[in-house]
Amino acid sequence: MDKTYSPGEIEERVYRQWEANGLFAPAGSGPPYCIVIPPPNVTGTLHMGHAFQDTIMDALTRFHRMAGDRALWQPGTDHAGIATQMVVERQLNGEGRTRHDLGRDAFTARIWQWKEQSGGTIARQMRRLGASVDWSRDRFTMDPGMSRAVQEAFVRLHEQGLIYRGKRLVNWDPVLKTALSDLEVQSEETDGSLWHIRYPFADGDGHVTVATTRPETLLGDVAVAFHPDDERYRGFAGRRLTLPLTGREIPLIADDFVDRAFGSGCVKLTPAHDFNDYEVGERHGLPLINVLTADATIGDAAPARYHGLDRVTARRQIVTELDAAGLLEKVEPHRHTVPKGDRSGAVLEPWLTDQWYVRIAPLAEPATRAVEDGHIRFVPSNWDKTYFEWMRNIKDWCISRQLWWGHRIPAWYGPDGTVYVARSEAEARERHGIAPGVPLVQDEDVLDTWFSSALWPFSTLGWPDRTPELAAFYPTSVLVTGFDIIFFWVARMIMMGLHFTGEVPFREVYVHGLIRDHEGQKMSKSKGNVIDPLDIVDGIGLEELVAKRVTGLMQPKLAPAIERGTRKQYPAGIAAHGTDALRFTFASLATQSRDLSFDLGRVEGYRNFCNKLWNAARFVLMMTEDPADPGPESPTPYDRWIRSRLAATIATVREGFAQYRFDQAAQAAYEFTWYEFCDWYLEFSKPVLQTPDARPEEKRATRRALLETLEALLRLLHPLMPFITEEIWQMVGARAGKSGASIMREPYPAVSADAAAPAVEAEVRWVMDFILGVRRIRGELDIPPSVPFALRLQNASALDLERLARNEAAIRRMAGVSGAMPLAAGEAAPQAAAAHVGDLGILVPMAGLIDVDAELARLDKRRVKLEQELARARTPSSATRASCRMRRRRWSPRNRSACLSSSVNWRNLPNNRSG
RNA sequence: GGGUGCUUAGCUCAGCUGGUAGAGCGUCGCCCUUACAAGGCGAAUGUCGCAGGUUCGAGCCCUGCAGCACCCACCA
Repeated sequence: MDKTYSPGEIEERVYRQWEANGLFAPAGSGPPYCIVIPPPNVTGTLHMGHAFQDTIMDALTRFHRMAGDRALWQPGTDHAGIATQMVVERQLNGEGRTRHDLGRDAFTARIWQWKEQSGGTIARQMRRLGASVDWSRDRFTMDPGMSRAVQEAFVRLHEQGLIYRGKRLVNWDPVLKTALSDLEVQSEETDGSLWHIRYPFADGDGHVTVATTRPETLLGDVAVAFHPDDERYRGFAGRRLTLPLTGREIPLIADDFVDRAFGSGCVKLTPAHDFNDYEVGERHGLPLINVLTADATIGDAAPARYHGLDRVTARRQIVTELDAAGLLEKVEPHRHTVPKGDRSGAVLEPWLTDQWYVRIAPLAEPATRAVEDGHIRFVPSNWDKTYFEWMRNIKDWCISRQLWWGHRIPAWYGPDGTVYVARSEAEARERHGIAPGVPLVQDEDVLDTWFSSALWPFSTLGWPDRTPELAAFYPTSVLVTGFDIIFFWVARMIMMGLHFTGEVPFREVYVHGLIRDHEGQKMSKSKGNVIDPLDIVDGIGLEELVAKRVTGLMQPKLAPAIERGTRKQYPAGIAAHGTDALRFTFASLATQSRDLSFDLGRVEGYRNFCNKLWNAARFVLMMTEDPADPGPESPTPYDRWIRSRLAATIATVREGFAQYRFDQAAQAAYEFTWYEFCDWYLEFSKPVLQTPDARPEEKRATRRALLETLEALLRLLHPLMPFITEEIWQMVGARAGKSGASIMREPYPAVSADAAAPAVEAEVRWVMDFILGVRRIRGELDIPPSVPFALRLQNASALDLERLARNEAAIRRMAGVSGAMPLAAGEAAPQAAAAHVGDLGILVPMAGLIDVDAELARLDKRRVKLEQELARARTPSSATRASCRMRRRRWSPRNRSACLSSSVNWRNLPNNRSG
């Protein structure tokens, strides 16, 4: 084995071997276990959140595969309608063209081409991360099979009356020129104004004043409303107003939705451009006057002089005109929320259009019940509250989008405008008896991306066909996802899954937190704090990192700040840490918290952990033989101890996996590996294996324990650190008596009933405390490890002496002790430093070991120095920042005594310490 | 307005059904002791947001307060 662990070479080679040997496909006859991947955008790249999520899914899959389950991790990618279309449109814009220059067919062809070109990136990244997905089952949401599922679902829902077409207000994105669902609307707090406008009575004197944030919609006003109980306006009911600037007459009506306390207590009603007004309008039978066009300019329904003006210009002009006419009472600053498109960032318009909707209530009801009844369990459980909250208030889902990239809606229109929904034009004709000569035109719109995503758990397994995979793996075992898409995706999968299969799509939903940067900030391109997970794995130079962060920025002016920040934070770029270290970091980050701060320092720590494991393996290989010496074996207490500790660790790690507490699993495995196996057991093994006088049967037993513990540890760690464990296992497995070809298919470690050995643990604990006590004295007295010394023992019980005798070799070697003699009865304790294990006093006599006078002088010197520091601390102006920090810690009133007195238990030293 | 979280060591976070506060990174000594300096040995560090309460005992349970974060929502 190489002296240093170098992940890069190992990882790529090992993955190739796994894949070549077909180890990712479900195998065996165990119970099925299945995770479907949340499909990333096919043309995108994986970010830290994906890498984190993939680590968890892979760990679960590997864990269950090793536990004997027939494990399938189903991979795939999403066509990501709007996002992908926008990317390609931007490319076209760069060439000075628009999608309309190409036309629909050429444009979608171009997106397909882009998909082919960039679609491999994610697969490459996933391979580098060690994802054990079954690549043979890879799916894309626009594959023929997936498209068929989408069509089938649409047609069936339509037949069942659960999909309908309707003309109503939708959230309209005037930049993308498409409808959006409620979920795609981002409310943003904005500083705006509240304009108070006078609406004169049509029949003579007087006016009412309305307050609005959107004066330009005045052109579409059809009424003004006040609260029926409002004394100020009660007498005005039924009177008519003259709508300013247009001369149109509109009624003054009463409706209790009006908030009397807001503004003047009067509201202008624009049913065609406001959701609220729309509802009031329906109640009162008011007309709809649509004054906006698709790109949010003023249209034909308004007076001609406003035609073609965009929203902002129109607003300015109207306010000016109102003011000139003396109708503008006042303008107040007003903070309010403005709806924006989550992709385009454009201010959305409620706009009247024909769209397709899913009638959601009948679907939501069983979906809510499935969680209430525990058929689906959220982990952590409190997410079900969020789910219920949303499900209770859910509204019909607008699924049509005026885009070109996506699943075309399977509906055809006859010449008279009649709609025929069918799986194909041929089916539409056949079912409705439409003659071949009659032209049918397919609906131009495509479906919301999330429509196909909602079918993902069963469409990937072959639905609507009854495939063996669907039978075996559906319902899937667990969905691993972030809380940000509970509504977008989780809830919709539950609704569709239950509706189309009669079963839940997954039994558990593990909701993980979101990866943020080391300061807890959301990672985003514009903040310049994104890290490509593979840059942590393989490393990246500073210049390349800077270039990566500043190119393709939406706001190029941020580049200098991002560059500065990057250079400051990573002056030497990012070192290569390897996949296993990154994965282990993700696992240890997987707490129940919803924000997970990612700190590169932690990856470093876990890379060191990999190195530690690597070197422990080297040691084990150096200390053991292949084939093993076949003689009789007699286990030492340490052999039995490490087996007992391993058993306890296995239990904790398994528990961690079962509870989705990967942080606990990782920590338990880490602590066992480093603090028990390496720090103690390997050291205990040395006196047994490296001294000629140890018994051969003990050597054999220790070699076996060394190999078996390491081998089991590798299996224990494998789901979290697949590469290094496989690499080492290939060298250790056979020697430990394993014949399998890969650790991937070895059984996950189980707790053997006879491993726990409390009595042995107690004795080894005693030995460890003894050694620790001596080491502490050594450290306090600054006695170098190379200088051995003899101990005297105080209050030694018979058990202490037995234990000492049994463990003498270990104590001699690990504490650097040359001997330990109990004090005789009545013998006075010598001048010594002492430590305690229970009642036993461990004395390190000073005589001959240290020059007492010299030691006192040394301590005195230290005291003087500390006192000087203390004095200086009282005049902080002269202090540097660093020493200030040091002093604060050292010399806070709490710590002062601790700093002055040693933690060593001083005995029999002259009282007069200052000498 | 409604909802959900969070506040523990310098930093990032664990702490399960209440029982003497933990990890990683960082800090301070001493060591290149043949598995590992990406290391070893040792050390320091917390009025567990604030105020009450329940309890023999509270970081954990209850009440109130403060600060922070996120989600949802049609007050023009």
